[in-house]
Amino acid sequence: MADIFESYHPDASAPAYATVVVPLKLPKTLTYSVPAALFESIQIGQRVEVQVGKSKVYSGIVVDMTDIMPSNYEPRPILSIVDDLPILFDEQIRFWKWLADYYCCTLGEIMIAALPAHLKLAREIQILPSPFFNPDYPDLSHKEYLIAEALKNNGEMSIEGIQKLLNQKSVYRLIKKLIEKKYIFVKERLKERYVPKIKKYIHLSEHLEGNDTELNEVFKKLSRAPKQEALLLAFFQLAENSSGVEKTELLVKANAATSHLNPLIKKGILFESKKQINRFDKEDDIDEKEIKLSPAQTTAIDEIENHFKEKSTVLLHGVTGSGKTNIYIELIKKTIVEGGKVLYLVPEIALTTQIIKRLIDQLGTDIIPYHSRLNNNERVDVWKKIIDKHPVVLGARSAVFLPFQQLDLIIVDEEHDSSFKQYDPAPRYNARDAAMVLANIFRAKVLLGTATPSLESIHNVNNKKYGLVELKERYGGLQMPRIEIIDLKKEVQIGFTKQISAPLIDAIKYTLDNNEQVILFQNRRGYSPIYKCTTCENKIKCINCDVNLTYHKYRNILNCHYCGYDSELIEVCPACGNRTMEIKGFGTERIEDELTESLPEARIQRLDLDTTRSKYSYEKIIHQFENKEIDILIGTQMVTKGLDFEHVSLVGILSADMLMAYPDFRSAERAYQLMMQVAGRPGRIHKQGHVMIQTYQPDHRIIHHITHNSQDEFIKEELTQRNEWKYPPYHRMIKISVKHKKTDALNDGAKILAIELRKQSGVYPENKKTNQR
DNA sequence: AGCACGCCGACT
DNA sequence: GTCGGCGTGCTC
Repeated sequence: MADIFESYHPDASAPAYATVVVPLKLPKTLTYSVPAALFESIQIGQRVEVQVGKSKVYSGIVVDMTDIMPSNYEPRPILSIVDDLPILFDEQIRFWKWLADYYCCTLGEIMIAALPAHLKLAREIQILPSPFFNPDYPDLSHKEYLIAEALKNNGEMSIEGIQKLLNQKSVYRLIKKLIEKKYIFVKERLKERYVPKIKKYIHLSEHLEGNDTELNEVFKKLSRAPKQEALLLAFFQLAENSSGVEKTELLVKANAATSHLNPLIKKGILFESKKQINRFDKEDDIDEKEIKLSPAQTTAIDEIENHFKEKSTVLLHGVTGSGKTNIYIELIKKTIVEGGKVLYLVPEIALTTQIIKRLIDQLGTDIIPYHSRLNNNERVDVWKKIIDKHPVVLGARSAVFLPFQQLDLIIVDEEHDSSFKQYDPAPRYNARDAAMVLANIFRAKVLLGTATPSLESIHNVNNKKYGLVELKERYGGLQMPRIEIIDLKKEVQIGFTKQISAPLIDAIKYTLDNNEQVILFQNRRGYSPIYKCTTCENKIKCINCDVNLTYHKYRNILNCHYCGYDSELIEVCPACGNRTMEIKGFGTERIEDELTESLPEARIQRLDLDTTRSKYSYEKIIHQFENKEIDILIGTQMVTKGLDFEHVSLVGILSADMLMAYPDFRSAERAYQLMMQVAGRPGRIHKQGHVMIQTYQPDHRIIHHITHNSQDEFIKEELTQRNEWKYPPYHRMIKISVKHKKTDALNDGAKILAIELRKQSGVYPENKKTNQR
């Protein structure tokens, strides 16, 4: 990095300019001049403090340097350099540029997504006394006087300081008044929000070190303070070397409080030191677990390594329960033994503490986790760990942004999973695809693992871009589950009116009688997804989204699952005025109700977004289910993600039709993947599991392929259709959203855009796709 | 994201 | 006649 920089400065007196990215959605980067004082130290990848616009100061990132002065404006100077060392490297900047280009967004938007919030410094207002300010002014209120006095003493103050001074939260009005009176003015300053974790250590005073006679004196004096004496004794028991004893550990050991420790410090017997630590420094012991690889797994590893000799990407297609994780662990071990670095990507939901702990034990090395549940300080600590070249990261999609300097292997588990794709805020990236680009930048190898490969990956295997390794048998000789289809048309003929058919209820009862567990899958949360008027068929929709509102019985509200909007229950139809509103359709909440009615003794729990809102609730439910404190788990997609439950022998898919009828070109692929993933849950330990699928379309081709275990044929069929319809992976799609407040202007604009696009792109006009939002 | 510039309704 | 509403455009 230093060398590259030198080349920009053959002569230290030459003007230097830096291209800086700021966390704003700007169409282009901004160029600032580098003050002579910063010439020596400024580096690409560093954070710098810059002014943007009239009064805003941001921390931006230097992404480029040049000697060429901009011709049409006078650049502003960089105010300061925030960190001594870069927080990201050339590879990340190349990666950012690729993402911005490919996903049609700005570098600023990438920066917003990539950096932990605490590396994007907050702006803090500083209050300064104005030159005209005289605290003796007679027209000051009491509070104003307090502020004036404090300013006289401190020179400047933060808002927080003033809040503390007055012991009240609302100080803005006061400040505004003082500004109006021209007694004070405000200045912006960047504030570091990252709080490093500090550990306190207790040491023995130097003059007592090895001085037994004086120590005896000390103990004698302490005989009347038994708590303090016990504390000092505990200290000597814990202190094996001179590096000190951790304060909390000492207090726990001596069963004492800080109030007992402080006198010892005051007397000069002990002293305290502080050390900044990383929240992810290894503390727990690793209970290393040996993994026994099956012959099939050993062969698969050989095959993967062989492919890697000529191909950079390998697709590992292994049936559920074939033990893909063992293969990943073996490959990670091999990589880090040689000093390699590994990025292991998994869908967000799979990152529970239990899974991370299990992986650490199996790998025998510490793994750093990176996911959305970390708080901002923890994220910065991970960032620092990676800058310090920690060998293994286990992360959700945003982990691709970490500041790697070297990468040798990237593993993408559940490669097909749609949660690798970010939809809403830009950048709308797919972490699996982005990982490929990242691997290319680092010349790393990529292993994509899945039981149900995405059509994109299969396509890349077919055209020889990826190597393919298959695992067709389950680990430990497990049998594939028995799949049974329940024809709901027939059930209706014999009087079925509910959501759970008689055969399924019987199977559940049988399973519970055998002291085994059940998972029911219904891909919709809430009580019922439609709330409509029976007189005029009017459905209640979200005021923002044009999406049907879902009725939530527990909260007794209507909720939009798209934007989160809540509405009170409407009893009179807003369209026709009749009191004939009615719920229609089934979500997990309603299934739970129905099941409680049929099986009152069963312990039932829901696992969906609504029951897992709080921080550890997901892990809690999973834990209870593992401990057999729950008999039946009703869940949405959440139950499909790589959870292994020993005692689950029955899985019910309540409505295959709901999955298959989704209006999206990928719906068949998704439905197939989802059902296969759910079907892979049971029968993990002793015997063959049982999967029951309820559907009104037992002859549907997806159902056919699932029951006949004909994944290859299904993929072939899907690919043929995709090709015919000019869909991915054969063609690429871009979604263009047109927005306007006025419907007419929106329609007109969209029409003009469509005509222009057809003209210029030559995309055939009969394939009309409109997206309005 | 902010903030300034700029053009149309309810007030002194 | 002005204060202020938020629509539009710019930020080195």
